[in-house]
Amino acid sequence: METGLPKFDSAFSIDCVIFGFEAGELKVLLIERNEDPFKDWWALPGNLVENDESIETAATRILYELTGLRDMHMEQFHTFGEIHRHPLGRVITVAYYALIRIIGQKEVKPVTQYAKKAFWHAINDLPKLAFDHSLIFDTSIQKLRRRLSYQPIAFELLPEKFTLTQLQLLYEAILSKKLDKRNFRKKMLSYGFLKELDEKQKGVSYRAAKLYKFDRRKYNKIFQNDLEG
Amino acid sequence: METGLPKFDSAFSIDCVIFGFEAGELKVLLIERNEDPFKDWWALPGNLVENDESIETAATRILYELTGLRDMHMEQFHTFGEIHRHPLGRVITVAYYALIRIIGQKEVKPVTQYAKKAFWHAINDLPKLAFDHSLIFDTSIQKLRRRLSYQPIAFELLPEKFTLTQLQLLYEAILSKKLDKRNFRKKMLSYGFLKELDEKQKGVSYRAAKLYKFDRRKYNKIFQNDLEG
DNA sequence: ACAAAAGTGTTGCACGTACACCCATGT
DNA sequence: ACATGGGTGTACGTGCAACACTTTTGT
Repeated sequence: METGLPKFDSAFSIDCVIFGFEAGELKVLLIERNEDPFKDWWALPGNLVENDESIETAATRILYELTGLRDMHMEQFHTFGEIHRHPLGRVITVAYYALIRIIGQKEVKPVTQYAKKAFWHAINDLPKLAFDHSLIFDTSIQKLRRRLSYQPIAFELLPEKFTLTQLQLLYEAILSKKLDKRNFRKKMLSYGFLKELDEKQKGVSYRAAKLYKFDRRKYNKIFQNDLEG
Repeated sequence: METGLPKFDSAFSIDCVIFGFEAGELKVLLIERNEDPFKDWWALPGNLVENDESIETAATRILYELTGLRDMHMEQFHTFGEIHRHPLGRVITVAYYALIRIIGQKEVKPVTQYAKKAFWHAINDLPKLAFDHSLIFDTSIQKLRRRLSYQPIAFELLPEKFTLTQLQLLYEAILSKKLDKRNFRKKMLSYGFLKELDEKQKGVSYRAAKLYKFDRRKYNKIFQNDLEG
């Protein structure tokens, strides 16, 4: 392809912050790198963008290569372009976050060589990550918190059927603060997009809780004006 | 510079949505292009990123080249990476917005060749712009509106001393809806970061309004917890 | 005197917040 | 029976929305 444009001597990548929720904890998917630089370090999954794919497509592809999942809610949140953020040369990276259901997906295996393995790590005691990935992660969690306050993104992290307590624990994990049980329930139910099921939790040694599911149709009906920003 | 990284066959640019406020209208700075593609079309000011500058630096430089202004509030808001967004080849662009005081700056002259001229255009009847710049602009205005609701960015667009009516007109222009005068004043004053001056408007043929200024010190004191997201 | 915009309060409603006890179930 | 989390209501304060008239000033 002859472009007529000046060549830009750099590479261009996508990094993904993939959130999951398990055992009452918010987790993020990390890989162990198999290549220099930062060989053996932990890092966010990411990869270079190909010439024949848009950045959205690249983000989707990279997520797929690492998790086998498609059609996730992915959201671009920031582009990092410091000159020396990559020790080998200029690499500008667009960061995305995604929310996925860990349930039934606990074994996450990279299909690419650049990672030895992929694994979930609780967000509360993350080690230092390769490159500027700690900064990228910190930025992502701030965006996630802000978005949680005006978009029903939490449901992407839960199993399809969930209890209100599970939902509350998830909110608490994301916001890292305790919420009041009665107020939380009142508010969630008042939105009108939770569908109460004729079903209860199973296998617990105490009173079983009702299960709910998120009703996207109702949500869209209620908030049809509330466009993306 | 030998990077050891695969070469990415593309260019990388910054586009700026520069907002100003004049005569009760919100305006955006456009250029008339002097080069193909889209020669003679109107476009957002933008330019390629150099290899030895970060994207923040590039954004600041490009704004300077077009307006002579420095130290503006610039905010990255989205990266556009569709394959065919540039007809001559792959160009990924990071979009920023900036807010500036038009007052005393009405003559904006590009110092680069790629634009014939730069000029302010009211946002309400924008023509079709080059590339995907109409999309970039639409995205920027949505981000601007959202940000206005939790950050005091409006003051960047006004002269240092302003009346409450001017402030209200600006909010109305950004949100494109009418606001109630009494409620607006009550709310603004209740924040406590507006400093009332011992000075009044001059040169008007009606009752002169009090002048105020934005007190950033007070703002920081009041909202020290409200960190950037 | 008139035109034009400045300036000013109250009320009702919706929403967030604080707060404690009984209930159902499994062991 | 007991341990464990499930489930529920009220009262208060804050903030937002609706609403119209008098005051000041320049011409």
